[in-house]
Amino acid sequence: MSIDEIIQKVLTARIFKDRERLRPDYVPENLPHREREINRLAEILAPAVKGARPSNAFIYGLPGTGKTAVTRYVLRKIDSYSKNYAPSVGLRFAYINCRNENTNYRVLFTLCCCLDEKVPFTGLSTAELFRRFVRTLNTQRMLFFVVLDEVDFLVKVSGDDVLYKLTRINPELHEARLSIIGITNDLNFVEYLDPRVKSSLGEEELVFRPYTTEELADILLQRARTAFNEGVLEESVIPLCASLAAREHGDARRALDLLRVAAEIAEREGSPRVLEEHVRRAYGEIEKDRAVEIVKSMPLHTKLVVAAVYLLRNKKCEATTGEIYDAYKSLCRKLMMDELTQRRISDILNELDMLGVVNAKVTSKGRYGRTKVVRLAISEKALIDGLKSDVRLSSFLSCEILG
DNA sequence: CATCCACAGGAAGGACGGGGGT
DNA sequence: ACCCCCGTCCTTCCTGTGGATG
Repeated sequence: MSIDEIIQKVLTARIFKDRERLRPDYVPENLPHREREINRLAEILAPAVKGARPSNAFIYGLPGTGKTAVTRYVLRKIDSYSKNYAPSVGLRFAYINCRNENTNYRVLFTLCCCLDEKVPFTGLSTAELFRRFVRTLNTQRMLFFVVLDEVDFLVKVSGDDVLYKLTRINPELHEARLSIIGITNDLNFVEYLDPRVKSSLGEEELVFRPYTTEELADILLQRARTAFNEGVLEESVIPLCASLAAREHGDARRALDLLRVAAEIAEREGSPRVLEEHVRRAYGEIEKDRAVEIVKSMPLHTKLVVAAVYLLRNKKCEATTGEIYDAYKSLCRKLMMDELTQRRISDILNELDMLGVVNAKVTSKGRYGRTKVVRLAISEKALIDGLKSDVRLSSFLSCEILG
């Protein structure tokens, strides 16, 4: 295909009207089927429009149930109202995704950045950083909303230290007030928390139910109206996206991704309409891309562990920690590398489990010990593609895996 | 019923690279 | 220049344990 043809194809593409409407971070004008949650959160946060500090709130819900979207949506409203009703109180917002900012230091660093306070991104003690944060807060009259998305990551990695301090910060402040909105999709999260943090963070609690298939279809339909041109979707496309996403606990983000990628595939092929077949291919593509990216970004030894799991798959599709460690060690020897300890490999397997690359389950085999039983959870093709990009593994890949 | 396997996973700490304050 | 704190990644040493087996 020539470049002229490619460009011609884009120019004549008639599928998308407004692609942006399907982006995962797009917050639409209305969020269907989350009215109850919106109202609940609005009730909690409403005091802010008059400059009073709202209670801290805690939001639970599985991925893609609209937690983040609802929070952003309500805060946006609050912000616009407060400008009229309490202009003297500055509302500030910090949105922190704790999957990325998963240490106490990084969280405080980000908070300081939101207040335009210049702090070094490493070097200070967290206590000093906290002191500066408080000092900055005290320079102005403001209401500071701190949204901690996926806050379970922060606590799992770094403990609830900062969380504790943040929940107790208000008495130290003069004219500023701070409200925390914690978001998590781990329903057992509270168990890791210090009871004191639990009680002050969970002053208000909201639980977001997963969307049903019908609700997902409805959401997709509303987005599709503005995102696509009329009549480009085969009738069964939206129900299929909805039911595929519903299979994974009613995840709206997945459903939207599915629809967008399906449409992109259709467009790429020059198909005038998005067909059911495109959705099915999109489903495979999304899964695979995600897996490839994860594998690519792993450190070398983690890659070797995955490779070891892969090599053991032929015997039976499961392997124990000990078997994996032996296979890993022989890989290291072939590559003339130092091997890590079994203790470390055990942790790496848990990390891989968290990433969804493998499933690991501790199982007791009675007299024959207690071990993790591990199986690969991504496609072999994705794994190979992910490993292939690492030059250090190319020799091993060519002889061990590709034959 | 006690035993005992093959690990799980906690605790402590060390090496290292990044970056302070003074 | 000096000593500091931090996070990351890893090791060493350790105690704990579910359940088939004898």
